[in-house]
Amino acid sequence: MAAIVTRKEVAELAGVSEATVSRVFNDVGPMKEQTRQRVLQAAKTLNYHPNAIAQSFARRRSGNLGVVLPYVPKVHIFSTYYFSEVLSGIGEQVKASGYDMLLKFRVPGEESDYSSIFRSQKVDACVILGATDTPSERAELKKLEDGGFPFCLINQHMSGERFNEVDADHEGGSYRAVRHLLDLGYRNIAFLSGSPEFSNSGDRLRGYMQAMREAGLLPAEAKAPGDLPPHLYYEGNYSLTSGIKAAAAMHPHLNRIEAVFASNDRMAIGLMQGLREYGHVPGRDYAIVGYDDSEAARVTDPPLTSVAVPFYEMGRLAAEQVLRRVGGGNETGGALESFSVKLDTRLVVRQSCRILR
Amino acid sequence: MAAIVTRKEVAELAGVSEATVSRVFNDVGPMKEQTRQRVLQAAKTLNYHPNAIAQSFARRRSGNLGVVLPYVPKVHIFSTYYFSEVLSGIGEQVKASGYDMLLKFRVPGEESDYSSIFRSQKVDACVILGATDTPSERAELKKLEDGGFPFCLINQHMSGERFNEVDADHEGGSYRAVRHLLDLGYRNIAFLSGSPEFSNSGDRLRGYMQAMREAGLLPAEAKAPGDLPPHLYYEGNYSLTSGIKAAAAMHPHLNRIEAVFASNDRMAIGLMQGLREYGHVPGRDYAIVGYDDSEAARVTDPPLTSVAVPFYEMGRLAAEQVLRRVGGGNETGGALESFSVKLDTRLVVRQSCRILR
DNA sequence: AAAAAAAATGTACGCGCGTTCATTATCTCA
DNA sequence: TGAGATAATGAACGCGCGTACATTTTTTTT
Repeated sequence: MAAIVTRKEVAELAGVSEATVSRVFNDVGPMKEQTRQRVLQAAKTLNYHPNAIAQSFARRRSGNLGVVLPYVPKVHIFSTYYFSEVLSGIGEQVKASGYDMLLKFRVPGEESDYSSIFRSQKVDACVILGATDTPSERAELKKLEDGGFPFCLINQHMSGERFNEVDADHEGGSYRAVRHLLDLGYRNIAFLSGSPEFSNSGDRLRGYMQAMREAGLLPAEAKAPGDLPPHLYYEGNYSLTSGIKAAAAMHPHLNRIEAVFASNDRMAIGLMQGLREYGHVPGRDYAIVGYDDSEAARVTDPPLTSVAVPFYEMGRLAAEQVLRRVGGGNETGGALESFSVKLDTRLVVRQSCRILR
Repeated sequence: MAAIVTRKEVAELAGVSEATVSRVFNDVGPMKEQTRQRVLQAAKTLNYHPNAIAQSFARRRSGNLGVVLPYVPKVHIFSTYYFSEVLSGIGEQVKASGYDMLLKFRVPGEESDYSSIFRSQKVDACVILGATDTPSERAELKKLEDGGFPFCLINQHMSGERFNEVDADHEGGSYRAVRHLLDLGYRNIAFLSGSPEFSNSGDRLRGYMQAMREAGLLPAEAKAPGDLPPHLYYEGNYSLTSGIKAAAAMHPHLNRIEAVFASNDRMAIGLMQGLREYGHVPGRDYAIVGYDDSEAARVTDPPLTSVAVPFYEMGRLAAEQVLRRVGGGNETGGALESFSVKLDTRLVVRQSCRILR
């Protein structure tokens, strides 16, 4: 193991005090150019690199942005379009801001003890993915907020709180998707929901129901899944497998279903695969619209109409905003307001909902 | 900002010394159960959490595994199958080992100064993705090795060095892919290569050429791309776009090409898209085999025959091995040998190379 | 040329924790 | 019951750095 070179040795070699070495590396205070060069030269000779841990310790700042990832059973989390895009966006911003990105994987059984993440001081701020709206999570997040720790939720709205949030207009996106199907003349449109503990699942449901109500296909007071005809409502958990399972449940009713709106592409693809097993071909026997506009949507057969969500930009924006709040406020002294943005979604039409009869 | 609770306050409340608090939290030394409880109670009351940065500082160990990511222009890096799977594997192991994962994004212009990553002490070990075999990178890696820092390359072999490496048998995988095409009766088989600066690109080329030589379709002394008929060799950079570009170059020669072996699925898909524009339909006008067996391979039309690579396991294994080397050796005192593993690949046959004529 | 101001550098301390060594309390066995 | 052994705890230091404050050197002003 190479011995650790400290500023003390650099100081000795350069014939200055340790403080001066520190000043050179932090670029603080007035400094004679000649001594600066001497110090830099000595540092180079000794191959000195400031110890980042010690710096963090002294500065009381780690230079890390934490990213909290949910536990997703049996799935390679980075391989899901949603997470990979969000993380790419965060990564981009983190790089631009000179931070590092520290990933925290949530462990299945464990309570999500967010505040310990901060108290441990390993991160200066954090972005939380896959938060769920449960009382215990809310309580944890409140603690974070009370502590003044900068954090931001992505794709999850906690109504009644003023947490920093970056979300997308899933309700509008879903509405437009279903409207598209309606405009094509379909009437019996089924909805394949994702896991209900995410607020954005509810958003999609609301968009779907609004479109259906407006078309006179649902009573005006229909609000909850229970208000839907059972053969039009299915529930999965955003996984491919759950889409396949939904196919088994849906297949007996397919004579009464013309089109399906699935809450993400993955489930849509699983559903298509599953229904194919029963001889139902998408784009011929039924129309289908997915959600996320993942890359897979471009290559399925038929190509999948889907709702594009700016996940990358959401990640980038969340990181940017939360890093700006590090240190408890902006440079002019005031603390920053909490922010909550909702980015637009966009329907991308492909062939999976063409009328072919 | 919530005031930071230190062990001092816990010690006072519990009526013990700071050292005792420390012992309780590190579970060292004999300890009267009663005092342990008093301390834990006091810690709970004050909501004390040890400061991870200070711990790292004192222990001279960060508890982080570094992951160095290459700069990939214009691509969302987490959204590529290869990286996302490897990262998932690393993430899994990191979680199991009680470490955190610190991502380091390489910056385009900057020299890859690996050793500074270690000297800065932010990570105890690291896994390097997308290393290239250039003199400067080799030199940097040598420095790491000389320093005794545990690191591991994934999917990149540096011949002549004894770096820790986790690789896959790309040569064998490519050989089998091309053999499959040969067995189906194809003779004019083109090769779409990836970026040559990665050793695994060369591996694929070798596998392809060996199969072709064995079939008597290339002279025995053919070794380099230059030894191939130009209409059979194309070069991309593993991106979708480069596959589309390759289609433009390949299209004029397609009357002399029966099948294509592409170095990854992404390029294969791009190629299929591109060739379709010219009216050439995969599985009808030409056969095609991809590489990686990404999820996209299952959903293309036709489904893409591809070579499965255990990326997830590679990531997991690399992390496991490198973390075992933290601290310069194993528990029994001896330093661990450097390791170099090569995992098997597997051909997954789908419909893209069926003979349909 | 002396006084005042500004620039440049040094001294010294603390950040929170792990850990060694010294000290005190408790137990064991005769 | 007392000596030795062992368990339990405390005191003190250093990890490498940032930085407030003190000191010295240089420049500017009168």
